[in-house]
Amino acid sequence: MMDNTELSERKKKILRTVVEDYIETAEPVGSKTVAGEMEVSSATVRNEMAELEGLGLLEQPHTSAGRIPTAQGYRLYVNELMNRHRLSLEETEEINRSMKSRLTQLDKLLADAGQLASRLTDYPAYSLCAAPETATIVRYDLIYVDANTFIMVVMLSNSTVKNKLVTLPAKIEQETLQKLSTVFNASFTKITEDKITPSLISSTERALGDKLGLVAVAAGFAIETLMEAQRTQAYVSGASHLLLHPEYRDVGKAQRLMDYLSDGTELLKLPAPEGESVKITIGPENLREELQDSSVVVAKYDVGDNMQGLIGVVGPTRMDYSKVAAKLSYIAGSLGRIISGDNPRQLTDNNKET
Amino acid sequence: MMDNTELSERKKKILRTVVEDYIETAEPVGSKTVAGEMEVSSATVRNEMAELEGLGLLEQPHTSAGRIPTAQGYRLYVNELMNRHRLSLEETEEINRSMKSRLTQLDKLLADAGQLASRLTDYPAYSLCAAPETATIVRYDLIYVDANTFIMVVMLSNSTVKNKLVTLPAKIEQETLQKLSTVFNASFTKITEDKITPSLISSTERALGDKLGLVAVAAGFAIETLMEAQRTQAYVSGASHLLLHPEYRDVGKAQRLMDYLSDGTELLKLPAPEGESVKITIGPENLREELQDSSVVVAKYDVGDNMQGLIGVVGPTRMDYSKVAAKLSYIAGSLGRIISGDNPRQLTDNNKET
DNA sequence: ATTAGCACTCGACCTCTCTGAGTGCTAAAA
DNA sequence: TTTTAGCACTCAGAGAGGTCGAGTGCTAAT
Repeated sequence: MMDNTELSERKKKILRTVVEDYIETAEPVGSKTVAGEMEVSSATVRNEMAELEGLGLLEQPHTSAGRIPTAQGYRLYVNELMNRHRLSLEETEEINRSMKSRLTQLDKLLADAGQLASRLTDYPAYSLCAAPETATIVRYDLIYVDANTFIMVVMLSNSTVKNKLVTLPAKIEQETLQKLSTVFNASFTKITEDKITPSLISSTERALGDKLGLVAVAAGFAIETLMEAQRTQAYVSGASHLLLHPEYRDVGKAQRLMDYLSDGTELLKLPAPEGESVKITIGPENLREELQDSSVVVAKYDVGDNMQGLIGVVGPTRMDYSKVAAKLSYIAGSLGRIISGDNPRQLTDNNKET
Repeated sequence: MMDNTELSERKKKILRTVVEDYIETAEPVGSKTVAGEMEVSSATVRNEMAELEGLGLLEQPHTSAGRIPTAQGYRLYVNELMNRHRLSLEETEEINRSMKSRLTQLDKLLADAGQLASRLTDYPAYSLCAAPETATIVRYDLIYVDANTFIMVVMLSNSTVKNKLVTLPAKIEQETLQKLSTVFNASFTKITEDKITPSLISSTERALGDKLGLVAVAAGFAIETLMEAQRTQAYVSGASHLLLHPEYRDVGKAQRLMDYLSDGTELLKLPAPEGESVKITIGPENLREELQDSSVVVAKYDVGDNMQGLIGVVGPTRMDYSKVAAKLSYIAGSLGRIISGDNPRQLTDNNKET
């Protein structure tokens, strides 16, 4: 199909007009409409469009309808024809305002950023933050609360801190905690989750003379924390926005895509930008069946600590790539700055329950 | 409309048949179909149905279509006619299996339970857990990590524990932390968030000779934690399930409802069961515009600590109330047992970041 | 009180036609 | 050689009309 020789300027102009008009109206674009924006007649445009169709850049939904871009057409548009959309002052202000939340918890912040992205683009958005290497526990602290309650605090190598309130049926003394803490810091740090074996636990138990199952509880929490640190979660917002777009008028199609989006683990596998800051994947360029006729635009941001975050949206191939890319990239920048930059040591954590 | 005199047994039987058939098929039910399940002719059924229509319990989508139940019809069915659906062994087993997750974090557990509810019912589900009284901070602990890093741990009156990693540009000493901790435990406990005023902060700062803004950081975290403890969050799962049901074939309708669901804060306002364990709200009984032609079934569970949790689903008025109520109620029971019962002191918490 | 019978209603579905936007081709103009 | 005007052609979509059948309400007989 697509061949390497450059398109004539005129063909480019036509392709571009078709793409942009189609993005706006969702209706096939006819030669007359295109001619209206050029200095040639519709007949000439027709000839050119026929050739663009031959190159696999345009197609007709049916004979005697206007043309719409193919995935290849969009690709060429995105790579060469699209001009960078510049955000207006109001837009950047809105983003700044929305992002300057006092929320300092990472997950909330991510979820919020996704929501913002979704609202600004009218497409479903997702966001996630992944650590490339596996974390280990750096230190344990046990805080004595009362005779049968203590708080366990663990700090991970990626500077995450988690805690747990432990209530025991029996009484414990401060010294016991003290001892336990020392042992844990000696034997249960700097190891990965799979190294905490039942045999290690029981030998520690014996060495410590622990009859309350303290070691088991603590080790369990350690494992859980490590596992959770490894699992990256994706947040999805505004899935319902899909239904705003005519290409998802077909309920079955919308349903399938929404199901896919809500899976969470699936989203982690989506392509991430490599060199560039924004990656655009158009229709059939997606590997997943569910995304065959949808596009994904995703921006990355750095978080420090070798962590990398992504924020993206999913929508029909007829997507305003220029605007979406600009917005995502701005949000991503803002997010990166908030997390690792300006107020760097504010992120916190939380939680739970007797 | 509906009047207080009891319906004849036969009318009840007819109403019930119509409701159950309609729940199953989503098609208006004709007199012949109903007659098939009774010992009278279709003509008799027709007469009876006409009367039921007069009572406002049934209606016709158009002349010469079968009847469908009105909201009042469903209400009467739910109150008097419906027999308790009993879960099969497989069903209870599946629920038990799914709920016996090792996840001990409250929010994850809630989200999971919602997902389960959604999967089992094919309707969107939501879950939340609300504390009726406002929490206060019970104690502070500051853990020294290194010269410019410490972990702050606060415990709330509702037994929640939260922590935060604080990194300072300047060096601190253990004794400073010690002092800070004492001061905080003396002046910043047992108060609500609005009592932590700037003037209190600055006076404490002066008293302590704090030049690093330590007090401000700590107080900020305290406020944030208290605010977060107050805010209850609702988790929604399976919103896309809406599209499975023919009543939401109309994309606009589905879109509006899904938007409503994704708001989160709105869901907190939904009716909760009072005496009973399951509350059913049918169509126009809902106050919200968005729910006028949808029904909400919600079950409550107790968590101890005066906390109350809810788990519910939203769907079309044509909903299998019996089955849904049974499932929700079972899940709620299971949830309540996990959270406050069997392994009571396992819930933990988490997190974050340099 | 129930039921068989019957005329009637009306949505669902099919077919047919008409319309107009848009095409490709051809032949003339530049 | 490229562009353009002109024209015949195509086809989705909207609308009109027709048929079908499920379901009704009413009446008269049981």
